[in-house]
Amino acid sequence: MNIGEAAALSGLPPKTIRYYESVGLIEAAPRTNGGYRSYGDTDVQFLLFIRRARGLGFSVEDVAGLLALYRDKSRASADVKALALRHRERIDGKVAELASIRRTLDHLIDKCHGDERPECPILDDLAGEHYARPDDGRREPAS
Amino acid sequence: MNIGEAAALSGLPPKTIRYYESVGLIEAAPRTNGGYRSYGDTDVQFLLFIRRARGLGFSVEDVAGLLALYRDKSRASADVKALALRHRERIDGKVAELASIRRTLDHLIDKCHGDERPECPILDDLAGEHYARPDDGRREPAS
DNA sequence: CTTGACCTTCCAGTAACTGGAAGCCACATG
DNA sequence: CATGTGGCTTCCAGTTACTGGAAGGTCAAG
Repeated sequence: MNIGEAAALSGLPPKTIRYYESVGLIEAAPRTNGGYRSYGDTDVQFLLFIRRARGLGFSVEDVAGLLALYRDKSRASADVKALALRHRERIDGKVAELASIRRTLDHLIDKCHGDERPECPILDDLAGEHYARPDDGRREPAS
Repeated sequence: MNIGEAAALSGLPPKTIRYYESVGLIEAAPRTNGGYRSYGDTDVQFLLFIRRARGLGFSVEDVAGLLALYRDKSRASADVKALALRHRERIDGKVAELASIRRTLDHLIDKCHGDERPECPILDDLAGEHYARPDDGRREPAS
C-alpha cells in the first residue's frame, strides 16, 4: 500500500510517517518503480505502536527505545518498566508544576474584578507591587 | 547598568534578554559609546514582570499582551482577566491530558512485573494486542 | 600593554512536526 | 493520445522559546 493508506490505517499523517523515517524511528520503506513508498500490514502495526506510545506522551527518543525492546524478543520486562517509570516521573513533575501555576492563577483571577476599571491585581502581582502593603519602598536584590 | 547586571537583578539570562529585545517583547536598550546595552531600574522592573508572567506559563505572545495592558493606564481589568482565563483554560486542558495519561501509565506499570522475563503488558498494549484480561476483554479505540 | 571578564553579532540546534512549493506518477476520461 | 486530478516525491522554511558557541570588540585593573 502507499503512504496515504498506511496513514489512514495508522492514524498518522503521511508527513509524520516520512518524518519518522527521516529520523530513523522506522526503517526506510521499500519503493515502487515509480518511487512511491510501499507499506505492508506489519509496517502499519509499527506505526500504530508508535502512535499509541506518542499518545502516552513518550518522546520520539523514548519510542525508539520502546520499539527496540518490542523487537527484542529476549528483552527483560524490567527495562520496559523502567522506561515507563521514568516517563511517569516526568509526567508527575509537569502535573505538579501546572497545578501550582493553576493555584496561583486562581488566586489572581479571583481577585480581579474584571470590569472597565484599570485596577488589576493580576498586573500588580506580575509587576511585583504588593498593592496590599503600600508602605514598603525597599528593593530586595534578586539573588 | 550593563546587561549582566540587569540579568542578575531580573533573574533572566543575558541571552534571553537579548532574545526578548530581538522579538520585540522589550524595547531596544540604548547603547553606550562602546556599543553595550544600557539598562535602568525601570527596565529591570519590566524584565521581572516578564519573568513572572513566563513563570506562570504565559506564552511570550501573551506576555506581550500583558505588557501592553500593563503600560496602558486606561486599560480595562476585564481584558487582563480574559487573558488570564484563557490561559487557565489551556492549563486545565493540559492537566486533564496529563492526568489521563498518568492513569493509563499507572495501569500499565502496575501490570508489568518488571523482571528478566520478556512478557510485558506495556509493550503488548502499545502493540494493540489484547492479552489476557479476565474481567474486560474490550478496549476502546485510541481516538 | 596585557589579561580577563564582559560585551557584541550571528549561526546553528533543540522537539516534533507542519505548511508549502515544484515537480513526478497513476489512472480515468474524452 | 492528451489531459486532468489526486497522490506521491523532495526540500526548505516556520513553529516555541530559548541556548550554545564562535569570532571579535570593550573596559578596568595591574
